Amino acid sequence: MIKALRGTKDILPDEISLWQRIEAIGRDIFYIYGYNEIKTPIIEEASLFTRSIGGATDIVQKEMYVFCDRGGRNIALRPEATASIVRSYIENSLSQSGRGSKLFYIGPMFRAERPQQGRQRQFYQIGLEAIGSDNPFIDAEVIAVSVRFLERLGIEKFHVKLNSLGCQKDKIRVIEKHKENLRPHIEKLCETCKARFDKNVLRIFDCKEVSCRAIVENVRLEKALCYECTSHFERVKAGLDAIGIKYTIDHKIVRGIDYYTGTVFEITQGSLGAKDAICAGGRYNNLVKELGGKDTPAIGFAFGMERLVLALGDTKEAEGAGLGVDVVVAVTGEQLYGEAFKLTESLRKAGIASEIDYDAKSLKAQMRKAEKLGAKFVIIVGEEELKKGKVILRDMKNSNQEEVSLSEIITKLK
RNA sequence: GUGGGUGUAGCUCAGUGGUUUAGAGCACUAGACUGUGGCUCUAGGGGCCGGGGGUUCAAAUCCCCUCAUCCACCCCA
Repeated sequence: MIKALRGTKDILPDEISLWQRIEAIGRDIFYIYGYNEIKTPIIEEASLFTRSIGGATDIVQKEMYVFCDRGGRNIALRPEATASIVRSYIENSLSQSGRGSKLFYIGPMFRAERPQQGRQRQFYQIGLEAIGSDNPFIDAEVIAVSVRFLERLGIEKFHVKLNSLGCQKDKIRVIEKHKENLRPHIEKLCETCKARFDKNVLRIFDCKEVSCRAIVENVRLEKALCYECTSHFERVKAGLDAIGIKYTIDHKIVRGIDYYTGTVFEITQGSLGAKDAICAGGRYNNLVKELGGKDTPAIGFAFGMERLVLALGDTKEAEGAGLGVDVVVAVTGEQLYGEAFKLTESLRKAGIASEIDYDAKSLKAQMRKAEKLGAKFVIIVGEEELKKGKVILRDMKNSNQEEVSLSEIITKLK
């Protein structure tokens, strides 16, 4: 038997309404904040991601799906959306379109990680990008959208963590400084931290090993960022304070993607175990330029859909799976299906969601089916009533039923 | 990629070497109710016991491999 590939899964009809609700609320709130939807291809030239995310990162080195297509091109399944959107922004000159610089997306991403709950190989992200401004209020706005989104979804107990990595110069200087400070202690670090020393020093500060933590305590930097970055960050915080968004400063928030600069943030949600980040984002002021565009600042975030679904299933019971039908048409005999079929079609043409079970044997079975489908009404097509040009209309809520003539049935239902 | 747990009916699980046809609850189908749902009772269908190999007279049960999944790492949304 052929099964779904490792780390991929079907989203079945029972669950899909929850997904649709999340997407609908997302679209709604993003439009309110002035963002427009964009869909970019799932496949891109692989170098787009090695250049943006960073060739040394795990995402590119270990997790990206790369293959050669028939034309010998080096293709990657997108591991995230930001690079694609920036590529599209440059390629389509969206900076010139007037409204093209605030964009959101919903779609599948691919990373060949080891799967666990809330982490698939094909997973879905919903996120947005605000390209073109370095104003701290945009940072605050972007964070506000993500918070309002969660509020509208009814997800509670989430937590916004905020940090600033500083501009490119700061970033490089901070990293060099840390390396310098840590180099004498490198032998005492744990194995993963030794690897982190070259790959991502900042993460050493997040290590859970006691020995590493002890070393790290003494080498923390004060006033690591330049004046501009410090004051930008202060104004982001002031912006958030002004609109009542709660957050905590967390210097351990270090993104694993190279393009981030300045403001970075993460939203965690308690009930998700170790994978508790449902949203992450930040500034990437150098990316547009690095990908061949004009020097353009930008900021964005992405939510993990699966994690939203998990968080939502936790707070609320996944309310009313499926939509249910308005009407089930039932017959009392095989020979009446012709009439019933016609009636069902006219109901559907009138916009009334209707179902008819062509294979059911007994009326009882058809009633049970109607119950299961959550039908509000059942129309029983019976021989005797039909002779009078009538059918039985049964209200499933209060069990009342009456004879209604065929010509009136639609207006009666509306 | 590393370490550990788990895989038995659609779902949740019991069964840890030996009654002939592997069980329960829920779900499903039907009957009681011959033209009427929900409740109750009764019956029925549905299992390559994740897959492959091995040990044994005998394997769901023991061993090896493999696949999937979950947890913790790594990393990340």
